[in-house]
Amino acid sequence: MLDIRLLRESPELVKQRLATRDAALAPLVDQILAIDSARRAAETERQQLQSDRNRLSKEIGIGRKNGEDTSAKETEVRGIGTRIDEIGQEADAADTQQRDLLLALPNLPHDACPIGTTAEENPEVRRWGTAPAYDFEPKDHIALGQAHGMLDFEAGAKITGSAFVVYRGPGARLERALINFLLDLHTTQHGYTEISPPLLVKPECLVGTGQLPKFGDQVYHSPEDDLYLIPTAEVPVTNLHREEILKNEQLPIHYAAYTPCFRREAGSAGLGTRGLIRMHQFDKVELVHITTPETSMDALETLTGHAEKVLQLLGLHYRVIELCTGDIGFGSAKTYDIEVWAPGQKAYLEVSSCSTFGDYQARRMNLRYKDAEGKNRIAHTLNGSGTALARLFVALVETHQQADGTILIPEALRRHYGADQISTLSK
RNA sequence: GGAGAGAUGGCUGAGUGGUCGAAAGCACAUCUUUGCUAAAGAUGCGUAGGAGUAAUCCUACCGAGGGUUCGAAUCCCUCUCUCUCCGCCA
Repeated sequence: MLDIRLLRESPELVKQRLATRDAALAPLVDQILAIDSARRAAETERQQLQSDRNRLSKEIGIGRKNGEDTSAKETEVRGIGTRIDEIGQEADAADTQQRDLLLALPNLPHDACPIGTTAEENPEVRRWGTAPAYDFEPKDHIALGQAHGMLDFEAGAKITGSAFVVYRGPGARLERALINFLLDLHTTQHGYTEISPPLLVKPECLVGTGQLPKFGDQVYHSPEDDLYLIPTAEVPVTNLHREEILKNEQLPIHYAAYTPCFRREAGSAGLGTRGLIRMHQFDKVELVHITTPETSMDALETLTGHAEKVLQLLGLHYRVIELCTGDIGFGSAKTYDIEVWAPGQKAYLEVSSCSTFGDYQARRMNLRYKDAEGKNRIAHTLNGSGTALARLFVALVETHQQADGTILIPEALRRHYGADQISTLSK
């Protein structure tokens, strides 16, 4: 959520920055400002009436004690009460309307975010390694999954539906090994505190991180309980400190959480994609930072580096791209995507999206900290996948497949997997 | 799921219809004094919103939301959470 004061003080700046996302957003700023001004007028009147009521009520109390007749004043206050109700409804309605509009407004892209309108304009920042060459035709993960009895898409469709998968045997073991590898890496090498959160959250949490109210159709919902299945661990983990005032010395906070993620992918064009690329449920290890405003931009670089380390240790070629203003997510101020090379797909797959949200999420969830002067300030939040599992699985088995059909387990993962390769014997 | 108890400022805790945003203590900050591993005293110390150039003033908030009343931390209703006991269960 943007600061209403920023809109009041610098409406042109806000409009310009929003227009770098989408030209249609700028008019919303004037709409919000009109409501804000009406809201304040109503609020001022309400407060004046409340002040009158408080004063007269006190006089009635004192008058009664002294045995005076207070009925005239009581009638007057009754009239004031009616007007307070009327003007109060007006003020509350304007307040709700203003909040709804502000919640539907995306974050301002950071100055450091490259200007552009579509994904084609996302600049590549760097590459690590090179795409491996094979002296045989590399199989894709679907074929490899079938050969080793690792992935059962039919079973997933049978018990739940399309875009659900059953991992079995070495596949299930590899998935579990990757989860442990990722958590161990981030907690022991990068200093993160491990979190295992609930997978169902209240609507307020999704409002806090920005999925609600705009993207409710992308999240699984249990109406009887008004609870939502999390689309990412970002939601419960960032909301851990919702409506709190953290102490200065508590920052920065670094959390790493493994959770399954659930996404309806309503209207998604890619849902027809074969294999593990786009699923309704997938595993992910998420990294969350809560920082001061002064350190959040540096933290984004650090966070991205932590996610990259995963791919380096697993010997997977990747590239880092920087999302342009027209392509960054709703709440993001600046985002790096990490895309890993998948030889069987002959394509780069997004396995991590690392973003700083500035104070956008923190203001939505009223997450503050006390600075060195003892002043309450809105914190900054960041998160990035460290990394998504299903696509990492794809890149891993496709990259490390051998001519004889076996799959080499990278050195760094062997301790967790318990073997140095997946062969047909490992079924 | 059933029964009971509770929810007040950073913490403890008083307050059952009228200057209560809220006593007192602790903690914290600044200052003063005596002095030495501390003690005493003074002052200050919640959040949000609104008006004003500003000093400052006003409003709201005692778990949340409604209601009664001229007036609610206080009375009534609903909900949430915590604790205890019972049931059920991994």
